[in-house]
Amino acid sequence: MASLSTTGYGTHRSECQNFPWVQHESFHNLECEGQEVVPRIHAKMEKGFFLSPDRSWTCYRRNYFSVTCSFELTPHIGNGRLCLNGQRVQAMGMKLTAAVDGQTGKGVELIQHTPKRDRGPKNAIPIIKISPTPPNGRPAESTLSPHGVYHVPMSSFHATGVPTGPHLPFQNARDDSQLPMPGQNIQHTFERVQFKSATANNGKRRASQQYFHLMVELWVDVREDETRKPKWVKIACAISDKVVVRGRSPSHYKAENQGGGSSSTGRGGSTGGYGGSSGGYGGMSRGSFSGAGYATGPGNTGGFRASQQYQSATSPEQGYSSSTGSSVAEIVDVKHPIEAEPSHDEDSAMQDFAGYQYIPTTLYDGTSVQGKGESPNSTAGGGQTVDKKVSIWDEYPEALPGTQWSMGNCNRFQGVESSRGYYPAFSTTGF
DNA sequence: TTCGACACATATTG
DNA sequence: CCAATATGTGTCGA
Repeated sequence: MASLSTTGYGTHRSECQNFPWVQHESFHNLECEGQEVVPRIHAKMEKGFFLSPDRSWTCYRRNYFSVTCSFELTPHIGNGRLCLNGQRVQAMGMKLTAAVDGQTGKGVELIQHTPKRDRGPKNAIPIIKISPTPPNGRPAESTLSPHGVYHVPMSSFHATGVPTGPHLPFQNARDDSQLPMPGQNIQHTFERVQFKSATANNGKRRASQQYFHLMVELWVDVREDETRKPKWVKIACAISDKVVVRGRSPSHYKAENQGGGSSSTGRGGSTGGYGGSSGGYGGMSRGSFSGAGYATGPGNTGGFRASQQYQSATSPEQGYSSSTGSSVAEIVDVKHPIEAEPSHDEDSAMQDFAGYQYIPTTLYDGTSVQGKGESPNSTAGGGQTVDKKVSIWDEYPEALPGTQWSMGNCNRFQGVESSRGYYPAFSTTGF
């Protein structure tokens, strides 16, 4: 009876981190001493997104989401000079952007808030200088293999100690009023990001649902040596799966799906958690065995009340504690993505049934199903969208044909996608 | 109907 | 335990 539907603000990282980044496109290849160098982008959704009942990645326009990104060059460049069409690469950086799905490919504005939120300025996302991930570095992600196996990288190099990498003259220059980030960053987390607007027709109408796509772009600065101003050129970008950006209160949506109107707290109410879905990878971790609620760990057994505590008694977990400041690329995060988290997230229960039907009563039962609610044709929305791949469930989306749409910036070849994450593989998708 | 801004509530952190 | 900060979300008004 909706007794304690807990607040569980969804957004557990475990969920978002499975956010699929299908598609990696390169516009230009770099070269070093005549040798071709292919960049590979890594991106990881840190928080903010969740999988809606119909298996569409969703987020609320009003909530923050974070994306960590990094990139590596293949082959790795020791200390050589990189060139882009003959122009010397002075620095490299990344930026997060978004575009509307569809043939139009209109750009969508993303904004970043300061922890002050309204009181502070809302800025567009700038290009943040980031250095390529060294061979033994730790990319933003690539820790989780498609099978849930967890690679333990030898994270033993000095984060700040400039690792071997290409020689980028202006990589440390603060031209763009960039954050005073000292030293080089191997990755950066764009935090407190929000979509400036929501997708049209958020499932509230029969009209087709509009989708957005997040894009992590890799840019290189090819300015003239004397120039003070950087001249950025986008050379590649990683595109995410389509996403729905809801613009209204979570509770508004929740009510429809679970009817669990649990006004736990007097006002804010934060109705049930929308953190459904345990996340891809076959949820081999928590859901598997009991799902219901007792996961290993916290004494919270059975108690869903756990709101959103991350407990994580399992491992050092995500070491990054962003918090203040824009937490400029915390290169030191030693996270153990392993899902061992005791997170008995409310997910196991609700998410599943959510994917299928809602069991007004004991939602705890549905858990056993945990794992996948295939039925590919999930009619994710209006269907007008050009693609209909929805099987991101059991498998890993890495090999998905990828969505199809042509966006203004990145377009064309989209299939290019073979190995996307896991650094040991340098297969650059032929580009 | 959607979006911005304000206000209030809860979570987290120190 | 409390205060300050950070973030989620209800709501109203444009």
